[in-house]
Amino acid sequence: MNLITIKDIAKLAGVSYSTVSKALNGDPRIKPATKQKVLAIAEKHQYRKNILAQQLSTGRSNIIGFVLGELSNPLFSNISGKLHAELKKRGYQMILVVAHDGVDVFSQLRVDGCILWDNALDYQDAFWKKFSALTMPCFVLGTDESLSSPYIKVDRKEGIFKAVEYLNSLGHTRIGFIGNSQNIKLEGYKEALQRTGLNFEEDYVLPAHSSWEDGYFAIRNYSFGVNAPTAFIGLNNLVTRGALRGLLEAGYNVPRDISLIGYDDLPDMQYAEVALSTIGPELDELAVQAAELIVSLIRDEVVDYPIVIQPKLIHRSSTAVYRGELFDE
Amino acid sequence: MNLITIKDIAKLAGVSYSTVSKALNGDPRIKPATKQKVLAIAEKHQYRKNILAQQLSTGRSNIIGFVLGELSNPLFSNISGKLHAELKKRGYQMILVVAHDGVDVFSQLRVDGCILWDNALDYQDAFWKKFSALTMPCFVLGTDESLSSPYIKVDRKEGIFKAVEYLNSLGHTRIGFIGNSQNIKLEGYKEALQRTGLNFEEDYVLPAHSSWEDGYFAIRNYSFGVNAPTAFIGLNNLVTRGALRGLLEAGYNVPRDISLIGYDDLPDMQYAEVALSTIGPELDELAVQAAELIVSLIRDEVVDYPIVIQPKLIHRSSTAVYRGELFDE
DNA sequence: CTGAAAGCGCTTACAG
DNA sequence: CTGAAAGCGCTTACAG
Repeated sequence: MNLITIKDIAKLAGVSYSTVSKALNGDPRIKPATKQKVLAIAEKHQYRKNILAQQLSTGRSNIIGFVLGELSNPLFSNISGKLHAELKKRGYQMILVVAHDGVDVFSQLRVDGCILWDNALDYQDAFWKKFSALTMPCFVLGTDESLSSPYIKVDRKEGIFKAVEYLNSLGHTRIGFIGNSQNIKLEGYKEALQRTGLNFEEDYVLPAHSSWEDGYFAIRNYSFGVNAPTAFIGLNNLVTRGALRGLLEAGYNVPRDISLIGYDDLPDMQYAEVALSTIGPELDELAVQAAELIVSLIRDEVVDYPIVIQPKLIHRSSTAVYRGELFDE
Repeated sequence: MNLITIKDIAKLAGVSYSTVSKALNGDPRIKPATKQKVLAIAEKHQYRKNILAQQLSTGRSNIIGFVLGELSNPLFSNISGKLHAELKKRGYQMILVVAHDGVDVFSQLRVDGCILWDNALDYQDAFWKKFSALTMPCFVLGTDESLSSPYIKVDRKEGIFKAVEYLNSLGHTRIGFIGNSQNIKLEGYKEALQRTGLNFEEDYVLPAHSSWEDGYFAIRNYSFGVNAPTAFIGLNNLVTRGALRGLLEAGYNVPRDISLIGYDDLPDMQYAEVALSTIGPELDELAVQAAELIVSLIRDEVVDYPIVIQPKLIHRSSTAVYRGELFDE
């Protein structure tokens, strides 16, 4: 643990330690020769700046916190990885905290800023209040609400609309939705039907929370009678993959009998038994936007908000033209 | 940003700030009444200890670093999540860093300890050297090597042996291995064949690195002629799932025609088209052991090592008795 | 039971 | 171009 400090270097170099500090930080006022000497000594002794001390002194940590509700959904590890990479490019470390108590952690750790993934809000209002009381730059990523502070919105309603419109353009008129745990998507679904001139049937919304099993059982427990949907939209990547398995096991051919499109575009989706068509935000873009926004906020720059990310439709093999046989009267 | 400090509280409470510090830290020498007053004021003004200052002062950060090679393999997000939870139970924050430069980050951040997932070692020797030069408690998780400092070993060879033995007990004598990027597993495979009295055929090792696609194409590019394997072991979760898809698309029935068992036990494995039999360490156990070890090391306790984790075989639907028809001469 | 003081390793006006 | 000094917000012997 006996690491070399700025004072040791000062002694070795025969200068004051404030000079060492400046040389190390590239202060232009330091004479090149002095700088050289200091850097050489630092290098030789493997000097490592004590970030803690620097942070205490400057009041900044160069760490950005990312609050997530959970890690079990592949979407989150994917986003975390990309965000981590983008932040690093900009000189920041990212630390990940699994929601709920995330805010408390950050108010203690004094990160420079933090990003909250919207899903964490599903659970606790109190959480959101604490969050907005934070005295550091922070914003919500992927929210649907309109907030009075900067945020990045994912236009999920519009995404669902694109999916409905697309399925309708393939001739489907009975389009179901698998999953009832995210209001905004359900609303988007209803509005999309309306905009497309289709009827909403209570019966077309299959109950499913968010897991693979939920999607699977939603389908297995559904009775496909006359006028059953010929196309489904899945709430998220897990639900959709579970539903696909359910449909195949129930003996339906996807997409010949039933079309399926899933929310969230992850690698897993294209590797499903039937490569899944998807709708969802482009995750690379999401990460870039998030990284840039938090950096701007930390720098106290003026930012326009909301930043809106439009989900993209990706056509693969799980959606096809309506054949007008199955389930018709 | 104008957070209240220990000095403000001292002024408010009419005591010295060292007294405040002690009261806040539950020092028993402080009179209960004083302590009450201090705590009340702290509470009232939402005092938050500046962890940075505390860390600088005590030299400890209560943060543990976890170095990973990548985040794209679901195995890693799974382990990260579990480890995070276990560390939190023990009063530590975990920060995740994507390998390669992980060590540098930690030597700067001065975490209290760090854990390195073995895979990161596949790529750089230099990395390992830096790692072992770290002046903080640290250990390698999931290694196969014998090290001179504490480590947690996953006995992959024994795991592969169990898989081979199991397949052999089902009557399979031609057992292939999909994946050639991890020497230890290949060695385990060869040794297992030997121990089981089976022949090793160069041709039974299908080249595949580590991704889903690698597994898929390994199978699609393989020519299943006479004496082809009737059972395969997949290198990891992704390769195995890719291989399963490959087999199914090639028209084989799994497990009737060909049995498949995959390394890594993750939820995804049981949700594959055919619920995959697996071999692999129990991840909850892995996380618990890792958390306990790092905490012990930080506390300078004597620990026995290596800690060895034995992979477990889980039988699901992708493995069945050899029928002796396909590929036989 | 409490307080004055030194110290953790940096940064940064300020003076020279 | 360089240095002395104060300060970031805590903890912790040490003295009383």
